[in-house]
Amino acid sequence: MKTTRNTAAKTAVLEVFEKSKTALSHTEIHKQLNDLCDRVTIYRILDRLINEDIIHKISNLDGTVKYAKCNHSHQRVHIHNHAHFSCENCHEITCLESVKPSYIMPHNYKVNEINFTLSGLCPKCLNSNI
Amino acid sequence: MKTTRNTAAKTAVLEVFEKSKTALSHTEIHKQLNDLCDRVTIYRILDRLINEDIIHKISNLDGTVKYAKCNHSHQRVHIHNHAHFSCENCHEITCLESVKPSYIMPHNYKVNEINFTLSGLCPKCLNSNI
DNA sequence: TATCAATTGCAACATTGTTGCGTTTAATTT
DNA sequence: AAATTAAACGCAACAATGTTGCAATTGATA
Repeated sequence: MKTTRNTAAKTAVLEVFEKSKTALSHTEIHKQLNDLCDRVTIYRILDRLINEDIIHKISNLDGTVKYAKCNHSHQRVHIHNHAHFSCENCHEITCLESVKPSYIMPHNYKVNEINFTLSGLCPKCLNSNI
Repeated sequence: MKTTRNTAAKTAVLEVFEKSKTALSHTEIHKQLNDLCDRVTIYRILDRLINEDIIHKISNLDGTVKYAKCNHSHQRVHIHNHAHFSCENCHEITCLESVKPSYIMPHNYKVNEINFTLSGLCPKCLNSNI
């Protein structure tokens, strides 16, 4: 079995996630780390963190990809079936842990995973009367 | 006002969509057209078709982007808030026009658009006992 | 402290999408 | 039917994002 190590770069990436309330793109993480490590290293760290179920990947409507810390607090088994909100004004992505869509599927489909992304205006931008 | 023209390339792209029951990527379209036109031209045709509300763009969980013909049959006003199904085995994307999720949002969010993608096994692959 | 596989940096490459610009062409007018 | 003209095109170049191979480095363990 492969063991995983705590390196300076991995710790730094995790700290960036801790400090951020919203999901982050690879580029945003790279900028915040300020050349502490190579671009490629960040991709590999993100891959590892996903495998370790510490972060999850979010693909947005506009094709951009972001990553966010997982919230394990309320579940024994970790499921990523929560919703994400993408603000059209400030482009921040937030996890809506409490929003779970209900839906009825046609027969003969086996659903393993769902992705539910809503876009519009977040509370911050809505209050600014944009 | 900008007028739009019916060119050979645009007609060919539309025929590819007509023939396909599933959503298509730029690359898949390019291959089917067999060098009838340039790669860039296809991007520009897709942009136009989206503006004309003839096709819509689908961003998948894995970060890939596909396009599919819009189904206007049941609606006066065209809304893209239907679900998409992404098969983990054959990687086909199909529109689930009848699936509309219901959900409850926290206050102070203004939702303009939703994207609901389910992944798992499609009927074809489910029956093949994968 | 020595060991060794996990991790890293670097270079190179692949894919996807965009932009500028000169040329071609569809649709309209003459 | 020919002239007009803006839309559409091809080509080249570029940008962003992500991947791979390999030699060098380093964290965890003995």
